[in-house]
Amino acid sequence: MDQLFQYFNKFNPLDQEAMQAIEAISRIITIKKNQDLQPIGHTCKTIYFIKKGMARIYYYKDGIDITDSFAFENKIIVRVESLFTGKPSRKAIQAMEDSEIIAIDAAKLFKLYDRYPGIERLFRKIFEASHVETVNRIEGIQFHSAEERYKALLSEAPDIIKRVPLKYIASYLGITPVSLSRIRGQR
Amino acid sequence: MDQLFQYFNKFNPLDQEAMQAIEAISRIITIKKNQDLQPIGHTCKTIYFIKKGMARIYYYKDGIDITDSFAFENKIIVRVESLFTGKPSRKAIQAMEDSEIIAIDAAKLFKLYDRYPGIERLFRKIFEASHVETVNRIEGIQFHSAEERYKALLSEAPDIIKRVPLKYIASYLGITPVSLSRIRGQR
DNA sequence: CTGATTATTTATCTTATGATAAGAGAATAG
DNA sequence: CTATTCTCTTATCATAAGATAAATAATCAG
Repeated sequence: MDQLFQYFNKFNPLDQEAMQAIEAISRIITIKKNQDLQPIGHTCKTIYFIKKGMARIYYYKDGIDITDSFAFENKIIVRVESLFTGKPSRKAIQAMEDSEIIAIDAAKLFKLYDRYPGIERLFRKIFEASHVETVNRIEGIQFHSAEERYKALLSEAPDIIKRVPLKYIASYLGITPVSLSRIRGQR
Repeated sequence: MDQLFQYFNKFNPLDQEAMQAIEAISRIITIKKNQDLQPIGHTCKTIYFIKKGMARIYYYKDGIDITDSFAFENKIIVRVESLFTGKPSRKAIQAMEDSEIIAIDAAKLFKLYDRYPGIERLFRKIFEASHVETVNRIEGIQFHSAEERYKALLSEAPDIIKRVPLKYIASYLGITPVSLSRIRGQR
């Protein structure tokens, strides 16, 4: 749990009582590579923190597996469009390596917001940061070529190609695996 | 101000005192068509609510004017990536019609969060909703053709073509004005 | 109202990426 | 270890969108 609270400290430090309250609604999950943490069609009721390993959010478009996003160690992974709307998500969360994940019960967390304003503030800030990332990503997708996006990804997360099959990177970049291979090849 | 509080009610109703506190840090701006509400390079310190008229967020990429987003009546418009990071924004906000806009001082607003948890909660929910929109937009950009995106925009905001020059819609859709014209022409 | 500016369309040519297919290379189960 | 399956690359052809230029159409300032 320490690892989680260290992550929290970067956004909004909590007092002992608040930390205990969060600990009480969390549990540690171990999950094998390629298993779904949350299936498609499920309403998001959990906030996940990756202690060890990695995961991705994916969905199917016209029968094709599309990676929406990746999350590595010490990151939160959540299907925002379901968590904040209460609607079922068309996306799933899948472990991409054997992983240890802290699962925080979202309904219980939201209830804590009334008693612990520091917790509400913490998660507000966490999601604000992720909101900013999302806004910036739009610019990247819309106005950079696939090649530029691939190179940008490499410099942001150089180890990603060692840990993630290229086909998942391709759909994350919005291109086919064939195109990604072509981009990688020309050199 | 009524119009603003009605908008707030859809997210988290405020008590009288909280409403007055917000009113005290807000002012109404009237602005002419094509004027900048906020220039490029400025750090976002204001949250705008469009009472009447409309606005867009834009920036320059390689010297070309790119529209990031539009906002119509009864919507908030904000450069999230600057407001939440405190960094200067490469984007500007421009009125696209003669407009009346409520400007809420962000620094003062954030100070109100401590005394009025309802206000913190209100804005948390407002930005959560905008976060969800942003996440969904990524999917639209990445996995739909320009033609599909144009048609989707038309059905979401049918009057947009009457109010917004096509060149702005084109860059919002991530294509050139020439391409948009071609898409519109084929029919 | 009129000329000047700005926005939109149309045409031509180029290019990046998609679709498909086939083969090479890795990973995995038994 | 071997066979099967999965992943990646390479090649070919098709297509959507970019770049550029030029012609209309619409808007705006005086």
